[in-house]
Amino acid sequence: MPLQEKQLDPALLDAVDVFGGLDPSGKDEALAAAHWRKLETGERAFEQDQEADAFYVLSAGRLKVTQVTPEGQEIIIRYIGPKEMFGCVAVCGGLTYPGTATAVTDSWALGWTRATIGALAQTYPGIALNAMRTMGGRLQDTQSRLREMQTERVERRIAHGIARLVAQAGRRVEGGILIDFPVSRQDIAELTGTTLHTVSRTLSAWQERGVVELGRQKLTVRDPHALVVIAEDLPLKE
Amino acid sequence: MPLQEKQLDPALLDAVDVFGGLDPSGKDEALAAAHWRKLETGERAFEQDQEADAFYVLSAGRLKVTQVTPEGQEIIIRYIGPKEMFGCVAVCGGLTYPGTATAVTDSWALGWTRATIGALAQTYPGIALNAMRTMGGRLQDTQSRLREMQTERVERRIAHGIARLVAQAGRRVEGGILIDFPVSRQDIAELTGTTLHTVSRTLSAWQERGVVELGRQKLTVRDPHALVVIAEDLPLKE
DNA sequence: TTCCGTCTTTGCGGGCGGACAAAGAACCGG
DNA sequence: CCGGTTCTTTGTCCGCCCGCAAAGACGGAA
Repeated sequence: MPLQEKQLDPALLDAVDVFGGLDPSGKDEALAAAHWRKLETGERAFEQDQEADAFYVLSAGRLKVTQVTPEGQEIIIRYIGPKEMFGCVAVCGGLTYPGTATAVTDSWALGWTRATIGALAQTYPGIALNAMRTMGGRLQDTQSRLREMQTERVERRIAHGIARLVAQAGRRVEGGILIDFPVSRQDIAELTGTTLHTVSRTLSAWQERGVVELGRQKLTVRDPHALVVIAEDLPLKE
Repeated sequence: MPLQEKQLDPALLDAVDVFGGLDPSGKDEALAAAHWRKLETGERAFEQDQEADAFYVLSAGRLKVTQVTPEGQEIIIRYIGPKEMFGCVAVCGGLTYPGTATAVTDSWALGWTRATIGALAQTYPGIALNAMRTMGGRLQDTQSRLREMQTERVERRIAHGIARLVAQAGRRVEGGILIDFPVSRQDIAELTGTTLHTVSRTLSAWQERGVVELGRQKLTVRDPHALVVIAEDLPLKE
């Protein structure tokens, strides 16, 4: 729906800052061309193999981008937080979305159709430049995960995966850092390439050692240093 | 070295076509700004963590891009063939190369410094657009491999990896398709996330069944259909 | 040819982690 | 408060694949 029709917290519009060096009039132009989308928890912004007709910037909330294999197994490609782009494929030549974007908390996003964002990018080259930077960062990120998958054992992969969640969505609480959205054992399994059973066992062992504190769809890291030790080093003895 | 100083097969300069919609004068300008690099087999165009000061398009030959883990284990990120870009990170904001590019056959590449390619991209927006397309394709490609690593068994991963090599560098020969550059069992292992022992065993079994024919650093696919069946379907019987 | 280094094959044992199963715990709706 | 659903824990078993080891094959150099 057009932006004008909604009463919005102006702060949500700051998400457009993600485009980088836009002057105030450029921002206004970009916002005028945008549409607004609210996504209830569980709702999907778009689905895998659907025509890539829009590009988004998340204003608030949290999404997960997933892919399903032909056999029906699901994996999590990445989580998207506020001021992050998603549906980038719509601006870089892809015809269909390679994955599905699902809200894991109630979320709000700014959207542009493929044609609109294309026209904007013509006028403001900074947009394309910025999108390219983002894509470059994600490519490197994905390559790192690929390297982890190829070379590391399950426990280290889980540690890396959780460290990444902490960096992206960690919130300081008393006595630790809480992952700031609901995340199940199954989610962590799909993020690290294992099964929820193995994740559960591994995390239980960590809880035993005081590294984490567990809850239903909740995870608090009590000892971030220990997590790093598991992820990076794996010293077999003390 | 400047292009003028070398006697070159003009066909090699066609690699600049990879930039997409450049008019003839644009091509000339791009070529005038380029420098030329020959890479002997085993020579490196750049190394991991080195400052990303140049961007390249391969004219002829073949490179592999690898990463090493802190523990010293090596993995192959991708192979680069003629008319493919590499060192893209130099045009999209990265400070250092995320991997090492090594020639696996004698190769020739056109190179541009970061500043030069930046200036060119200013003048010819098609260059940035095209680079973005390439990055998008690679991101999806890497995500596919990640999905394979998370969900598939070793045999299927090897089949997928070899199918990818066939698509990228397969050459029709009598009775099959040959991978057109030297590739060892160790290489395939680093590409598919397993060990050279397991690769050797798997390929031997396939050879037994007539799917492939093996040689020293050489691989011919005799029955591409069977390879696809292994990669996609995995019917337990027959 | 012979030597030598690199690449490849093959055997064997053990362990990580996946598959299956079932019970327990937390949340939600009525 | 209660039943149903979803999420989580925990146990047991077993198979895939890695690690180790050693021999075999191939190609290049002298």
